[in-house]
Amino acid sequence: MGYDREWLNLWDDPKDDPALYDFYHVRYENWDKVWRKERKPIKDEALTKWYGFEGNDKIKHIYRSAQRSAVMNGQVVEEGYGDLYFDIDKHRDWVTWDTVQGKGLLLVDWLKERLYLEDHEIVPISSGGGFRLMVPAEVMGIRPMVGLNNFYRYIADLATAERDFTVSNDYKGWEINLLDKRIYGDGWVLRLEYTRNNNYNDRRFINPLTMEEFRNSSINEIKKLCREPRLEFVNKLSHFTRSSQAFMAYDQLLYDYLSDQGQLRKAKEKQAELVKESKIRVCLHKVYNEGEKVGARNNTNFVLAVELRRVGMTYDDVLKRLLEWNSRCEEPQDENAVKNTVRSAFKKVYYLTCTSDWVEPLCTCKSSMESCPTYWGKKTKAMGIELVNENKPYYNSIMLFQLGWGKVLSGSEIKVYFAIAEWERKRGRKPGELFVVNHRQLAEEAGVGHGTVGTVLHNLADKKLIKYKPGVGRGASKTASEISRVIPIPKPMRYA
DNA sequence: AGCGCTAGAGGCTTTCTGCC
DNA sequence: GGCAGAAAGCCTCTAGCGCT
Repeated sequence: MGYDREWLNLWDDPKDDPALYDFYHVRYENWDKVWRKERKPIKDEALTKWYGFEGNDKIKHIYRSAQRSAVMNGQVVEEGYGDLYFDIDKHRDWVTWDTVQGKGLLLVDWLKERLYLEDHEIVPISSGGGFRLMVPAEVMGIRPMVGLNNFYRYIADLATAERDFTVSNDYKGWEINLLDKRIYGDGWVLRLEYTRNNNYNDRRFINPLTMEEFRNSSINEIKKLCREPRLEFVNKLSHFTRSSQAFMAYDQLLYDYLSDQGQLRKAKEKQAELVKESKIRVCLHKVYNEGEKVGARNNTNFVLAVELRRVGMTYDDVLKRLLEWNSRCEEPQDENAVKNTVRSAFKKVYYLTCTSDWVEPLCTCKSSMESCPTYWGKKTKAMGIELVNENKPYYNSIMLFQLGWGKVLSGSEIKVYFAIAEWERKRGRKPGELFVVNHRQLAEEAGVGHGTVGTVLHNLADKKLIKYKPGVGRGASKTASEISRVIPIPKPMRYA
């Protein structure tokens, strides 16, 4: 690995060293030789073609600032060099700008805390959608090294382990990490003052923002800023100086990374512990924290042991925690008694629900399904799912015909209607509850063609049997259809 | 970042089938 | 032959992904 502590000190400014200066700016020729596939030479013509630079006097400072690594036969074979980038995605309109901006500021805080950076050393760059945070190579004294991308990914992983960049949407049922790590591939990134975005007919610039602008601007204001080139940044982007504190912090991280004593591993372990603890039921967690004052200690001991095992802790973990817990009790038990209890808790798998004789005496929320987020009982309503009684028909096909729909609906309409009801049941939905499905899925369920489903859904909606919002397959956002049955099933209207 | 390609969304058009 | 319902295939379009 290209890691040599003595070597680090010789680099104050890359421009002082001709060899590094060469590396830093344009080393296209050699680069092309080691390129894995036959790629287009990244020459000025390509830049001209892509970015339309030709004849533009305003653009003079083009840096190839992230020449990260070269890969041959799956092996990283050449040193890479580049700015440290973070990519925060907006993910279409799923996530609001406020959220994206908030996560970005979270990352800014983390960078300031971890790498001792100042606001002006972190450059937000946006084209009006998501944005990137760029820490210039000069600031941290980044050295060319083999596998630099992997190290950058490590830094992003560390940030992810220590801060939460996920956003969830319960309705859609997904959770995504806004901090995109795909950018740490084998690619390269240009540091540009501005460029043209070919996706838009108008000129749209990828502009650096000041941290103040980034903090205080709405998405519309940022889009406005992106309309025009901001030449005042040209000099700024060419002249960053090294920060000694950031240099040392970067050095420390690199040492951790290379010596495999990563802070990442520790952070992940700590996070895993927190996750386990968060699964402990609220009332039992309270008992565990506060210790036992009076009452059946042995019972409590056993319940806690089973609970800690349930959330995924090992025998040693549980024993250690319970011994510690026991010592906090007003009248501690003998250590051997605790060991015996833990051993019996691990003899077989116990299911101690909130309403069981063991847990109920300890339960302070009195097994209230509505109020307790960690309620665990036979009914799963507290988890947002109401069990469907399999014995009771959730839709009554006979009723559909008794109401007279049999004479009104075509064969495929009846098939599709029943498929909707079946879909409800399979997903654990209540009759009439809204769900999302695409035509082809429904067609498979109904045993009809997908084209038919499109027609039939409109018909059923016209007849007020369902509510139907067609999905958008060829619009700005791709979504499936939203369907809900009208319950109770209405009577058919008379058709002239 | 841009470029190029693909998957997959619903709609549209054509073809097939059965009935009168 | 005329008609209607259904199926199949094609069309159009964009987000997402991999590559550069």
